[in-house]
Amino acid sequence: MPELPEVETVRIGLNQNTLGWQIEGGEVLLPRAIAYPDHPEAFLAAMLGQEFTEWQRRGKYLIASLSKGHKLGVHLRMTGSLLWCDRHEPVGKHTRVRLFVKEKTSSKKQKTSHPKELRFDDQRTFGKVWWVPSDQPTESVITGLQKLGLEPFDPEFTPAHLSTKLSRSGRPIKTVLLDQEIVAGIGNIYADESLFLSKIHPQLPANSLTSAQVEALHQAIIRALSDGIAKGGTTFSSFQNIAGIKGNYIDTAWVFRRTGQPCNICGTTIIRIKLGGRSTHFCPQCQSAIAKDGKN
DNA sequence: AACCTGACCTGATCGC
DNA sequence: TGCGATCAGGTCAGGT
Repeated sequence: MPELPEVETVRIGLNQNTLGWQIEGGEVLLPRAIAYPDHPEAFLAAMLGQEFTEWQRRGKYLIASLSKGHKLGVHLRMTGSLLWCDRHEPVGKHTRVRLFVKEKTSSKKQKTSHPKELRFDDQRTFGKVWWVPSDQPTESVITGLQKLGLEPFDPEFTPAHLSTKLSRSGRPIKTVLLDQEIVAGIGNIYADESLFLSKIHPQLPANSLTSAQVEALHQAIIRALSDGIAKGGTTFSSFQNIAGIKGNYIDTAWVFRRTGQPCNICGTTIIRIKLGGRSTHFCPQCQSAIAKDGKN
């Protein structure tokens, strides 16, 4: 799930469901899923009585504002998911952390809602959860935030900015796009998709792109990520449901995981290579290795 | 600084 | 069918 569009989809779902709910307990089934504090008991004790105020996203990180300036951070890594479910839903094999919540009845309304739960499932156990005390800077606890590049939807993320970043590296452009210090939030799906949309060969050295190519890539990144968000990412579409329902970006992917299938533009067979240890999918015809100048 | 590799994990699928 | 190899949407530490 977890590239920017998926995390953004999750964030929207969390904001639609969890605000005004208060944590009244929890359970940590996998202690190392809690990145801070060291002991799960300390984590649960800190969470007790906290209410969700707002969920924000930075790159692929989710950050919830809680009561009194405290925060909760979550990174889904490869296989993590956050589920808003009924508390009596049986835990799965991959359930790692559970936060029991009750609706805070601000007025005199009756409590009709069933007890709910914010559940962190994660098959491969790479995902992390942080408690961020109000007296500590968020990035000193969630250290991965420190070196994140600009958000792709930040007005400061311009072709000129991207060009500066790319000029400092001779690595393949695909590999550089996965570097969170360049642009925050791009992962393997949207790196491949952005390169297809901008007709750039994934192996081109980042610092060899022409200004026209950088401009095309800048636009393609924004478009690919926007399209992903519009489709609800690739795994989630809703938090109303108990289980994560599949988003459908993958059905409209241009190249990602389409090895052996015809390019939707030219019909050439999509190929897969390995770059920086990651699968890379592209159209050898549309994404020619020769840097051509001009408009896209 | 830039870049590379391996490590962290579980489970599904590939290839002979 | 069996079984080792590979693959999976991501970082992070440690080395050159």
